[in-house]
Amino acid sequence: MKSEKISDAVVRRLPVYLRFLNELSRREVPTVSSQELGQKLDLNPAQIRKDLAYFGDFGRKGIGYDVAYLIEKIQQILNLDQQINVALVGAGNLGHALSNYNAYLKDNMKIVAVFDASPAKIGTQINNITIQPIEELTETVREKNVRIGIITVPDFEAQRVADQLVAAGIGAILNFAPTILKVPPEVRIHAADFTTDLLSLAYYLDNGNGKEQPVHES
Amino acid sequence: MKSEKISDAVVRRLPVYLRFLNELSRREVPTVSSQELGQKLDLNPAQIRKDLAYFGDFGRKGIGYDVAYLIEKIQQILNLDQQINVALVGAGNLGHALSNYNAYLKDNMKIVAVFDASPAKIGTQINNITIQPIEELTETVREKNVRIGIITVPDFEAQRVADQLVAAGIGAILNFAPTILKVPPEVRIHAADFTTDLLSLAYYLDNGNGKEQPVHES
DNA sequence: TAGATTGTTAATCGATTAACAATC
DNA sequence: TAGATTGTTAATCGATTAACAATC
Repeated sequence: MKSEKISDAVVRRLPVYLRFLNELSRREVPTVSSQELGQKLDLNPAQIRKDLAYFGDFGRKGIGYDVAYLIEKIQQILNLDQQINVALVGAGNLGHALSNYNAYLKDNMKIVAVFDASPAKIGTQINNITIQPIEELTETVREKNVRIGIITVPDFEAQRVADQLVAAGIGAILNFAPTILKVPPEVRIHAADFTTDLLSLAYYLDNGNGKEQPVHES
Repeated sequence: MKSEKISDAVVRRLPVYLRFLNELSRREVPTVSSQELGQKLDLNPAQIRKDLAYFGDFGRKGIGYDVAYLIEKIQQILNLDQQINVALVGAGNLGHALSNYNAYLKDNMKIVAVFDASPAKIGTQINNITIQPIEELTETVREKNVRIGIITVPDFEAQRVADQLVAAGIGAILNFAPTILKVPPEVRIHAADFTTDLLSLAYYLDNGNGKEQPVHES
């Protein structure tokens, strides 16, 4: 184990490794090489070896990585050896959709609370969780040991919700609202706004209109 | 206008600029400096100037950028001076949720077709669009000049759907399924899987369990 | 003119990839 | 032993930031 800084890019690849390793595990594949991983995940094998080596010597020369062992190690690195509790703020369509992914998150994470501002929704259920008013956010976050907040409220409410999550002691936020949130540096934030993704994809479209093509990265 | 390669990182910031510029436009702010932009968007002003300068000299020394003019220019760069048609494949909860964002996309993009495999859904409406069977994908994509596909089907169906979209001549794919899709290099693909985002956020959580903290990027 | 701010170059910083000794 | 594959160093590549002349 090095005590180097681990870059964001490395951390964001770990769940991708984990997902594929879980698939290998289901198929009872015992070991996997960086080359196989690279092929499946469209990554350079050297990069994968380097990523993993930041955290320890998990592989065996000549053999590769033991699938079960590597799963265990990556889960530890990501703090997933304990269940991480998540709160969802905003019980609209998108909130509903995300709450269905609880199964995908397996035992690693769980949405344990859902909040909404609309009186009509309070008290109704969403995947067996009763929707609570946002006024109860602080108390519930503390009571249920919620570590991550997901924001799916309209953009003009997002900053206020973020402030409340931060005040309640949350450690990280996944923000689906199309706006840049200001949070203190100790709170990790990730923008998950799909309209931004969609608009940027338009850049890469060929135009059959005679306009010169943008030059892309190879 | 340079004929340099424009990096992915630059392109992904353009919609963020655009979004904020639109807000300034609504508030009738006539000009904006790279410094103000940087402050609001948490970016380095030099980076913003450099990003924009890849595409032309849009600013005025001593003044800043004309909001209306810059909006027009960024829309041109992103091919958004024409309406881009989008198809949604997968009319589940997530598909439903995304279709509600049509308003956010303004006149730049529009979801014009929705497909699903489930016979029960075929023929029903989702935001005034009739859900069609996946068998009609190729024909409809061509007929309606669909340029971008959004995949919100279960992971095991995602690759098949991607293949069909590619065969139908789509230019870019936004993939919400938690799996790596293989597409030819001329098709642009973006992974929008939120479970990956969520798991990677767990890395940054403090553990009150005595374990040594990971060292973060500053 | 004085102040502000761009566009651009050079410096820095960081991430990816190639190469290979070590070794299973 | 021969073949495979890791962990790691060095080389490369790319992106960000600082600095400043040009100029509105």
